Amino acid sequence: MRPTSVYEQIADDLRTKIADGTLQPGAQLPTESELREQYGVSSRSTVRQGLMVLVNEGLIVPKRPKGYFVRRWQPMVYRPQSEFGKRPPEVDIFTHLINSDGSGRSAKQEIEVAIVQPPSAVQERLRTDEADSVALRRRTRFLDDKPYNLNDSYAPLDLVQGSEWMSPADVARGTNLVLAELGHELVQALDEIYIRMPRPEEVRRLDLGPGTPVAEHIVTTFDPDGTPVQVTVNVVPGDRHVIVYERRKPDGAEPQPRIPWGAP
Amino acid sequence: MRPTSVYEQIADDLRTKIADGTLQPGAQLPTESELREQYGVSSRSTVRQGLMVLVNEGLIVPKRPKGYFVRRWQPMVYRPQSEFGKRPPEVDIFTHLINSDGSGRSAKQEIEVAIVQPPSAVQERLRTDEADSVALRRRTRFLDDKPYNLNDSYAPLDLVQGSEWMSPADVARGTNLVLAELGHELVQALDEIYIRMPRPEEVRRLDLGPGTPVAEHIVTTFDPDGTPVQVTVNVVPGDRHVIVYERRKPDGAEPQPRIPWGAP
DNA sequence: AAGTGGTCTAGACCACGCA
DNA sequence: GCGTGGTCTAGACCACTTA
Repeated sequence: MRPTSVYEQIADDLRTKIADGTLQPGAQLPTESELREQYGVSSRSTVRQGLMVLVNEGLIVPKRPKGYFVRRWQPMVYRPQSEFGKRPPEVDIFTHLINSDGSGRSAKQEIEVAIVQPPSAVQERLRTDEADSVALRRRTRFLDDKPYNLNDSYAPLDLVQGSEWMSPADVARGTNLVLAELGHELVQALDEIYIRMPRPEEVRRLDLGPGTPVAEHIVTTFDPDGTPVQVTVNVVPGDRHVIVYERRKPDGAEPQPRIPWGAP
Repeated sequence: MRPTSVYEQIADDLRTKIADGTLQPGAQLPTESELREQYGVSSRSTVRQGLMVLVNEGLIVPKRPKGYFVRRWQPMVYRPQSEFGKRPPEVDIFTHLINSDGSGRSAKQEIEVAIVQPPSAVQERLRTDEADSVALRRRTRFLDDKPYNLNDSYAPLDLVQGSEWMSPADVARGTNLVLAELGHELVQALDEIYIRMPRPEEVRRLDLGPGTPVAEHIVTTFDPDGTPVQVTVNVVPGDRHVIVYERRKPDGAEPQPRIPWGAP
């Protein structure tokens, strides 16, 4: 018998109801006043404290002035490997990936290009000097006009300057092909995935709800010489993505499965 | 000039100091009373509300009765691909991976074995019937006696019953090899990575601090016939892991890079 | 206009862990 | 014991959105 606090009780009860389906995604929770009565709590703060637990777990979201609602969760597939896959060269890779899944969704991206001092994480991976500026191609991707992910690519300035890589417009055949034409085919990649809570700027740019963690997916790509050519930092919201990889044993069969199931 | 609330100001100021290094990892923050004075706030709750923002972002952690401290973050490399890599058959794969990195850390795991009704996510991936029970091999992995990750493997009951797969002890040559000996070599895998906040049970089992998101890494492995043989659900805390994949273009060179850098 | 949640006040008592 | 944060009370006024 360990006496757990009142606000934890409230949080636990509601969490259970969400987990077992008593409260379905999209359903409205009792209001703060109703919960105060139900649990015989005399102060609003205590009830609020319980609700905040669930808000920070990403399970519910307050919609003023209606009340609290169970959050919906609809992750889309995010495939780092598609970069190296076969694709028609006519369209941008992001647009292609979306349009080819038959869902009829609208995909677009905002592109900015700049010359910047890279963050130290990028500088280390690109193996540039501390003082060196690098080229930045920053993309914010939208699906049905909702932000989908952030995609910042960095490349050595002398390598891409003047090329189409630095054009602030969709590059139909893909920027990787541009790099190949410049003599640096991308043949190898190292993916790192960090799991963390978003920074305020990411919350703003991605319009993230509270309690939504993100994956920071850093791709370092190499040319045949083993020289890092490009570092891409992707920020992908947890509530809208499943990251998917297919693997096979060396000399194994071709991969075949598409994902025929939903979220866990 | 948009007037932002007081608690947000407090959170923003402290967050900035953490980001720019004014407050280093491990450093102590001002106490609630001190912050109340600094910001001319007359109520404790307001200060606490600001601090809670950072707690839920995983940036700080309260240590009663000392105060709040900036959190440390030391992710270790987590490599899903090592499963298919070469390794000496004498030791368990987890132990091997740890011991082979020259860090001299202690690795151990607690193993439980059971026969259970699988969660629906597992049932769908294993393509078993709703009524079917399956075998569960549940491992909790520790590094230097601190929980590292959770690893629940499921397999069809008729396939593994009576085999070493269901032994609640380390299997030196690896359970994948056991499955191969049973006629189901694992040659192909599908990795799915979901990013979310942990469930209370995971917080308990992994001893997670507040504001620590997790990755749920689900591996479905297939035999040469394309039959799913095993589904493994890994829960890996974001504050202790970087997930790493190496990729190369089909017919490209062998991967070579080890990670020579720290977290972003 | 009404009702919701968002912010803040001004206290109270308690639990914990260190000195 | 002392100071820290953890919990809870009993209010107040405000901001927002929809009916």
